[in-house]
Amino acid sequence: MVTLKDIAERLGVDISTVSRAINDSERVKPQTKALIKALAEELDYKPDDLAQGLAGKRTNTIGIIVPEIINAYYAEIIAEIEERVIHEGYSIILGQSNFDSRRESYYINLFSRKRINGMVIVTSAIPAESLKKIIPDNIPVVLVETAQDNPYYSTINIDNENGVKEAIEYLVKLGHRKIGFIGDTITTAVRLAGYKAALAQNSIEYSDSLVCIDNARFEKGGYDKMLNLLNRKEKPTAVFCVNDTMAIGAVKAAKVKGLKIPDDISVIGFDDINIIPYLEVPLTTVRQPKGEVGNISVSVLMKMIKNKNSFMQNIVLKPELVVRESTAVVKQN
Amino acid sequence: MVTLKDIAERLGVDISTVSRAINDSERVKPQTKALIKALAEELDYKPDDLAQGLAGKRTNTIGIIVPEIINAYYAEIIAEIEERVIHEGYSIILGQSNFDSRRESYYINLFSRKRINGMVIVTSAIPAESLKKIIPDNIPVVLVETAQDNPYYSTINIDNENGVKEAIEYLVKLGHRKIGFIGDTITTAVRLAGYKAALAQNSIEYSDSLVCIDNARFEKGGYDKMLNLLNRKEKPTAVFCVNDTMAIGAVKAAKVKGLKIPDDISVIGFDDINIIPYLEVPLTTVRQPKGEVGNISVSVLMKMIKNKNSFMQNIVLKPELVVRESTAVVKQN
DNA sequence: TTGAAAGCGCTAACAG
DNA sequence: CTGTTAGCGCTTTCAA
Repeated sequence: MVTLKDIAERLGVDISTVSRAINDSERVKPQTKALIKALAEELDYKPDDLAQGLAGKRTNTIGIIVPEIINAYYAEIIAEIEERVIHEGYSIILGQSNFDSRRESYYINLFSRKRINGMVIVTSAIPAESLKKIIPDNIPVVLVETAQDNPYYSTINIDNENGVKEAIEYLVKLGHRKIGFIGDTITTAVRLAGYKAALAQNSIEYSDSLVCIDNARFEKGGYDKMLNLLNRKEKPTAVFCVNDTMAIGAVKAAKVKGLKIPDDISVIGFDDINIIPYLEVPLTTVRQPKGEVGNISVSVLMKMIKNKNSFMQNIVLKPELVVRESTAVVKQN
Repeated sequence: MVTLKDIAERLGVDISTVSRAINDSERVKPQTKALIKALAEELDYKPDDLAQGLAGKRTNTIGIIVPEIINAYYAEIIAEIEERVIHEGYSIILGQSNFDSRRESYYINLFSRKRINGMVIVTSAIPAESLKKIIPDNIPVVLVETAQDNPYYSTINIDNENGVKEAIEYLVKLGHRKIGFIGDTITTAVRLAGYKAALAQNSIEYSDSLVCIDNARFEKGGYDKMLNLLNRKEKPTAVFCVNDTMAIGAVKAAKVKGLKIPDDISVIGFDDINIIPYLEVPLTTVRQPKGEVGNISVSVLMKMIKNKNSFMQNIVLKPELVVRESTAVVKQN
């Protein structure tokens, strides 16, 4: 590895001069600067980030924690963030938490040991107070999709509750009163709240027998839960799923049970993932603000990194109902 | 931040003793070690990775470059790698290349400045020789899904050519002779070769009018290209798509054109992504060895990191044809 | 405009 | 068993 020392020795100048030259300081004679830069170029000198970091410079690294990488939604956030920070000269160190708070705090620790300059945590599993305790005070944090409010850090959230409400309202307008709810244990809380609120607002009584929530996830989870729902005595005429992937499974299950969508039963998803228009029955769904979350996270984070006392921000993004072909007026019996 | 010095001062011992104690060296009296560890615990001491790295220890960081993160296939590789290396105490710094060699070498540079201990590059866009030039000699590298052979680094590859061959052979067995090929510019080369080889082996003449390759990707890319193919004079009775996502688009296009799958036209994909069993017509596809690529990459990498002169390995993983419902015996006219 | 010197936090001989 | 010393590669006062 070529170091400043190497360059300094070959040129018979002091290492500090070389440092200044390379950092484009004014306090170096243009001629020597040119010489130094030329040699640096020739020798293919590359600064050592560890040394720079130790000596007090920024590490230009930001840490990201997501619950899981294999999930189009989180993957997209990571990709957006990468795309943004690379242009600011930052790089990314990535961890997945598996919705596990121990794993999350492991990464938080790791990040601080590496002196990252900022971090974004997506769907943190750690309570606000504890987070505050384990994250060093001087490092900027953005919380994305937090389940709970957090008074200490900037947050970027989707207005889940209203998204779900809109979906349910729409079903109600179509005449549905028996509306099912399919969710997984992990991501459901806020959305279930929206569901209940919407029912209440429309004077529809909430009934446990219309909701199915368990650990299973992805297409299979939606499939199994839909089957479960359809085997009960009280049958839904419409079903809301907490995400599109599960909705796709649910649609398949309905078909297997001989039901036509949307004629016999309506299904509505959440996210608006890319594949939807290419499905046999394109799903009606609640669209997450695509390409926004990652971008905004970076904007907020960079502001905090560059401006020590920038204000904490709490941003709420509005989702939007996209009506396609999986929902219809309730069937009259 | 609590440092070794802080602990040393409070205990009236030398910093080097503290260092030894914390690193569980034998050469420190059990009692003092206990004292030191207790205080370290109490003060919540955390070693500084930058300092450790600079002082000569491993950084316990590995770099990963993938073409893009939003792609179930690459996302899965990243996730697997993360899952493996976290247990070895390593962390991940991640970059996406967008299939762009400049961006790729940007990250390679970045990685070396950060003194990573190993790197895996998925689908490198840089020729073997140039790679050799820009990657420092002392850092272990694993190349995943390289288009070309590389004499310098360990490689993990899917046997693409044989995978495609199997798919085409299968179609031929079903009586198809007019077999289309749909691919994108970026990822197609090896698979097109397999296609041609399979045709040749079955004495079917290759015809440009049956292949459609352009930049478009994802569902939309497959959709558009299928439409394009179906509007030509020479029509295929079966179509091979370089990945499942495109195949899903292709299926939709066929349907729009009034064709039934598989009765009127067979479609075959590549990858076996999770959603397939839940599609209206579950796709026949070539399954990539799930959960293998990332794992094996880490195994190879770790071996190289721990054992300076471990042998270079070139591993080829076998894909497997999975027959489902999108393929059928050719229709007799 | 440049050099000398201290220091970031830690490790690793080398003495003792 | 423990302290002293040097050094990793770089930045940053402070003098000159």
